[in-house]
Amino acid sequence: MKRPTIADVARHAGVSKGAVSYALNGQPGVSEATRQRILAIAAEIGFSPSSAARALSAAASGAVGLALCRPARILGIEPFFMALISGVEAELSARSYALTLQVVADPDAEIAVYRRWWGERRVDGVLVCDLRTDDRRIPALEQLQLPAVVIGGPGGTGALASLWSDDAAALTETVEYLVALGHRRIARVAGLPDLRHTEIRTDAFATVCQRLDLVDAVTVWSDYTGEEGGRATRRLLSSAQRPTAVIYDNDVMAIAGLSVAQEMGLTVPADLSIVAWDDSPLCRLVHPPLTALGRDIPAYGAHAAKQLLAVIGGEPVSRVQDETPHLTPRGSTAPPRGR
Amino acid sequence: MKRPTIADVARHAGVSKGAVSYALNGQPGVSEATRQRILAIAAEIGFSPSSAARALSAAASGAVGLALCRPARILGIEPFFMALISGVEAELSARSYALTLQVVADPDAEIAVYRRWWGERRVDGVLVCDLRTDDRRIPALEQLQLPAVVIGGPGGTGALASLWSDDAAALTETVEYLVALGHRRIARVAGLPDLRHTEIRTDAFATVCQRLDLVDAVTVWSDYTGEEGGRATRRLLSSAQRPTAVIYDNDVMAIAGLSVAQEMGLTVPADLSIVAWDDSPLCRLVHPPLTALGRDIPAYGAHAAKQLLAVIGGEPVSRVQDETPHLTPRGSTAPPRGR
DNA sequence: GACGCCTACTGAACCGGATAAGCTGAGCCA
DNA sequence: TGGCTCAGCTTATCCGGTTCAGTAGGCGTC
Repeated sequence: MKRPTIADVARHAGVSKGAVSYALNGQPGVSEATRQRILAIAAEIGFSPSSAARALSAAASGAVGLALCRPARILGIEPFFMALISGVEAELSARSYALTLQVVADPDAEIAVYRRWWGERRVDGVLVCDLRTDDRRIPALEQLQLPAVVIGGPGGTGALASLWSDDAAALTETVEYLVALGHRRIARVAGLPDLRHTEIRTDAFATVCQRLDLVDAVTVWSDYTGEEGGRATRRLLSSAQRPTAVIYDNDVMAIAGLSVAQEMGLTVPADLSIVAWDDSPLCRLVHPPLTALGRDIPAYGAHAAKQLLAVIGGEPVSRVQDETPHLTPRGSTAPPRGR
Repeated sequence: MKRPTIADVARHAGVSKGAVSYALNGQPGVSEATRQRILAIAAEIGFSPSSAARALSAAASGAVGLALCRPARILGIEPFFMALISGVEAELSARSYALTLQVVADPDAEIAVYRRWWGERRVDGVLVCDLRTDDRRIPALEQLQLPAVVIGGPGGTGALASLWSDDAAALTETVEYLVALGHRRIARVAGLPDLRHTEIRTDAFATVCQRLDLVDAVTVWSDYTGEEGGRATRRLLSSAQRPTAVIYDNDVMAIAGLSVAQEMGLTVPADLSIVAWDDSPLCRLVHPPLTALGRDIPAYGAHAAKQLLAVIGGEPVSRVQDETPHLTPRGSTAPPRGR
């Protein structure tokens, strides 16, 4: 089956291909009658303009890039990315943009991908995930002048546009809630320490614990996997001053932690309260269902995509704070035993 | 920062852009010394050929399309797709192909996307997921002559290349294993009924149950979500002839089923054995850990991508059976109580 | 009725590569 | 020394759009 080109449309309509281009793009230069005739013919023969040809002359590819820098075993297990992608996609496809995805091994490989995408003009802009402290990707993108929106922050995003949720506020609210329940020994199983949002949560945790005089507060680091989350929990629960509540930086580690607690003979929430970050259906599947910090992740992705399209469209760079994660209390949190 | 073009490389090297093209593509027509000089200059100024220009003259975009037709809430929760994507991506990026992703609402929208991609020459081929019975996408793709690999089968894939795992064999093995443990009343919580692999599993289940004379075998349909999986389990466990073992078509429903069973006061595995399809780290996180039918999903994706690139490269259409899912017994299966 | 002006188009250049066809000079041989 | 071959390049064309610089023709105007 031969693909129709603009010349085919022009021939059918008995006009030049310039006229067809004007008609299809809503430009002035053709009469309304001719425009309608051309549109009808284009629809009839199933014409879609070649993205390559359009990209070549318009110097815009109509695609947005997303490079994911996490090992496959974590990517698969965390619902976050797929939810984010589906939101990004919804916004992009509504505006006829394509999403180009690439999984990379490390930040340097990611920078190389950005450089290549830029040189190949393959994408008009990129979404940057998993902001790190002193992130080398930021200056690299600034240098390339490739439109970008950093999903993460605030801070550390250089001159790039960014979108973040107020994790500090969410964490503070969570600690205050646990303290209100009567907890004094609160632990936190954090994600990868070099991620900026881990740092923000860690700082907020330290601040609120100091303010509320929680001297036994402790943070341990993990890598978002269930195995590590379980191990971290086992260490915490084996210590002399066992925490009565644990906040996990993702849902998978929280579920693993719940398993470990039950395996060690503890009852959740009587002996141990558990809070998960990134509420997901998983949190509702386990017993007891997990109290979680949730937010609308597809909407987060959609907002990031919308922001990126604005930057690509030449609008000034914006830094936007999105919805703050909100705490949904479920069965995994309660006052500690003996209070 | 200006993007270097082939003309820039040519100017620096003091040759024509034709010579640069020959040098970069390993074509004869330039001396080895000149080729090396051109390669060095291209690397030095950071030249990558414009994908648009290359696509325009070579009539190949260097991209592969993947349209996902599942609601966001299911996409996010099931690790399957992300694992598949990471495998696809590994194979594609090793061969410098890009992956274009689109989330669609229904099969007709998916066909429209294929038609558009084809007209826009945006992708050189597509991977088709979630094969259905009498799948309208198959004749549409055949008509477009768009290279495609169907992930699913066997059968129902028309003249397209396909890749599948022998779900019938895996299901048969699972039922035989449960029967060997002493189970006679086995139920199955199936996925969406119009998916081809659901049909294949359902047929295999009926066949093996008849052969082994399991008169109480029952299949109920669900939609892969935890909510539905839980509801289906509740119905099954409330019936007079309660099953002693349940096979779930995905991990999320199995975990939900486990929760429901425990909530109803049943002990797993003593009162109820549970088997999950699609082994994932989630299965190891719950208590007891779930016996599961696993396979290497990233490898599955990589094989599909490799097969698609072969079809794009003009090799004959192939139908390939991939690794059969294998049963990993864990704590959720045991002989039924009273045996 | 000559002039300007506007509308509705056409023709051609251009984007940045790939590639077929043409050219050139060196080397070889008769 | 002239002719032939061939490696090693250059030149020109093409891919399918967008867009700019014309241009033809109709219309109003003084």
